[in-house]
Amino acid sequence: MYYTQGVDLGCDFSACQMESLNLWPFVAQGKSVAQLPRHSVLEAARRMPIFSALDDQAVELVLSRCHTIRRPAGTTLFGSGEPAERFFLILAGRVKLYKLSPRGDEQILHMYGPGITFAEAAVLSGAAYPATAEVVEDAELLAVGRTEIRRAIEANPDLAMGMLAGMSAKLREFNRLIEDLSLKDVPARLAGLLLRLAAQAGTDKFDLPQTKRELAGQIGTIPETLSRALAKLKSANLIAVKGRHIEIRNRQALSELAEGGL
Amino acid sequence: MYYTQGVDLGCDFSACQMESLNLWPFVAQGKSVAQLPRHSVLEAARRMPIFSALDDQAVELVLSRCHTIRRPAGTTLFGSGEPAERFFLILAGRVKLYKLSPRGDEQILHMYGPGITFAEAAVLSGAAYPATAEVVEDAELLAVGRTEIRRAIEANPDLAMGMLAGMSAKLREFNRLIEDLSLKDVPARLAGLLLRLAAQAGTDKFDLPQTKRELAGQIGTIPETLSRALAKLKSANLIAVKGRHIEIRNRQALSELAEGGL
DNA sequence: CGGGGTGTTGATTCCTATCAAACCAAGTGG
DNA sequence: CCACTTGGTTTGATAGGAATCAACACCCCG
Repeated sequence: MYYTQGVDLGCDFSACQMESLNLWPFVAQGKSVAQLPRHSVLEAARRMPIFSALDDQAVELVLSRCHTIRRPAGTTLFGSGEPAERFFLILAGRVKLYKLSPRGDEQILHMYGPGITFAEAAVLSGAAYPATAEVVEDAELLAVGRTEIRRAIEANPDLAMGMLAGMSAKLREFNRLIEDLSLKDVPARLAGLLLRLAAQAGTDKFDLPQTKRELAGQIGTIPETLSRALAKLKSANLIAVKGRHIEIRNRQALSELAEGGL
Repeated sequence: MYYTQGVDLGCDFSACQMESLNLWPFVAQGKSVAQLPRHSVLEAARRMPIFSALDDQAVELVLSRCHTIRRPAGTTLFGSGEPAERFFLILAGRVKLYKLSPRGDEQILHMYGPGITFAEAAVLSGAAYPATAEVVEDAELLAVGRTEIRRAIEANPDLAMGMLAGMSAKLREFNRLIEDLSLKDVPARLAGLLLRLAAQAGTDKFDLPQTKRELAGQIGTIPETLSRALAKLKSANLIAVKGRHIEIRNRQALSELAEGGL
C-alpha cells in the first residue's frame, strides 16, 4: 500500500491519517521530541488550528505552561466521564479512544496516530471526557491544560482572538473543501487550486510548490487523475504546463470552470 | 432545479448554499428580522460555529452589543484594505465579495446568500479586509464588531472558551465529513450516520429524525442513492427498515463497514 | 548500469449522479 | 366521497467520472 486516497487536510484534526507521517520527519527518524529544538515542537503545535494564527511568541507563551509527556503502551490517559482537564497532540505513538457499551464491551471509537489532536472540544467546553483514551503504542504527547489556556487568554484577550481567528480560517478552508468535494469534479477543483496558487504567487506564471502527489491530496484525488486533469486543462488551452511550471492562459475560463463545477 | 447535490453543512460557513433557505423559514416568509422575536435572531446566531456552543444567556450577552442592519442593493459594506472592524451574518438578501485585479477589473470571489457568515477570519485576526463587499440584493445583516467580541471575552474569559469549543466541535465534524467524502462510499457513510444516530438515541431501534432528502444531504449524496444504500444494508441484513423506523441488526458489521469504507 | 521515486498514459471497473417513471400518503377542493 | 395535487420515496436504465491496475518514460543518485 503506497497511499490510500484521501484528502490531505494539512492539519491535525484527522483520524487515520497515517500518511501525515511524512509531515513529521523527526518522528519518522525516531528522535524523541525532548531532544528536539524548541522550534520543532512549536512547529508541531502550529499545526493545530487553535494555534495556527498565533505568532511564535504567543505560541511560546502558551506552550511554556504546557509539557510534553511520554507514556508507555497500556497507559490510560483519561477515563470516560472524568472532567476534561487537558487535551493532547500526539507527537509519536498511537492512542485508542473507546467507550464501554452498556453491555460492558469495548467500543473503539478512534485510533489516532502522530499529528492528531484529540479531546479539545471536551476540554474547551468544560465538559467531561466522553470516552476513554489509552496508549496502544508507546507515545509522546503534548498536553495542553484547560486552566493553562484559560489563564493565558485571561491574561491576554488578544490571544483568544488569535485562536478564534486560526480556527475560523481553518473552518473556512474546510468548508471550501467540502463544497468542492461534494459538487465539483476534479478539473474544477484543480482550476480552483491553480487560481489560488496564482493569487498566492502574485503572477499567472508560477511553479507548483509541491510534488503532484501532494497536490493531488489537497484536492482529494490521486496523482493519475491529477495528471489527466492537467492534460485536460492544457488541451483546452486554459493553461500551459512545462514540467512543474504552470502558466495561466485563460483566467476567465478557468474561473468559470472552478465556480461552475461540471 | 429542485436541488443540487451538495453537503448540508448545517452551518453558515458555506457559500452558494441556497438550499439552506429552507432553514430560514422566516426569511422565506419575507418577514423582517427586526419584527421577529428575539429568539429567532438568537437561533440564527447560534448557527455560527463561534456561538454554537454558548448558552442562550451568553449569546444574548454578545448580541446585545451588536445590531442588525439593513442595506439596499448597491451599498458597499466594506472595502478591500480597510481595517476589519466587524463581520456579518446575512439574514436576508445577497452580498458580493470582489477584488479589483491589478488591471482594474472586478474579480468576483464569492456570492453569499442568507445564512452565510463572512469576514470573520479577517476580523478576528485583526487584519484588513482582503476584499470588498457589496450588497447586490437588499440585505438585512447581523453585524458583529471586533471590539464587541473582544470586550465580551475580556469581561468573561469563559466566553472565549465556549467560542473555541464551538469552533472546535464544528471543525471536528467537518473533518469527519471530509474524510468520509474522500474515502468512503455512500453505504459506508450511511452506516456511520446510522451508528451516530443510534448512539444519539441510545437504542439500536430508532426513527429517522429528518426526511431522507435531508439525511442524504448530510452525507453528501441524493435521496435516490440514499434509498439504494438503505436497501443494500437491509438486504445484507445489517439493518431492518420499516418506513422511517430503523433497527440495527448487526452492529459489528455496520461498524466495520463504516470504518473500512469499501 | 540498475534501482527508486515521479509523472504519464491506457484499459477496465465501479460508483453514483442523472433522468424518468411509478408509488404512496396526505391533503385539498369540488 | 372521489378526483387531483403535492411531496416524499422507491426503482430502473443510462452515462460519466474517477479509482484501480498495469505498463512505461524520466531523472537522479549510488
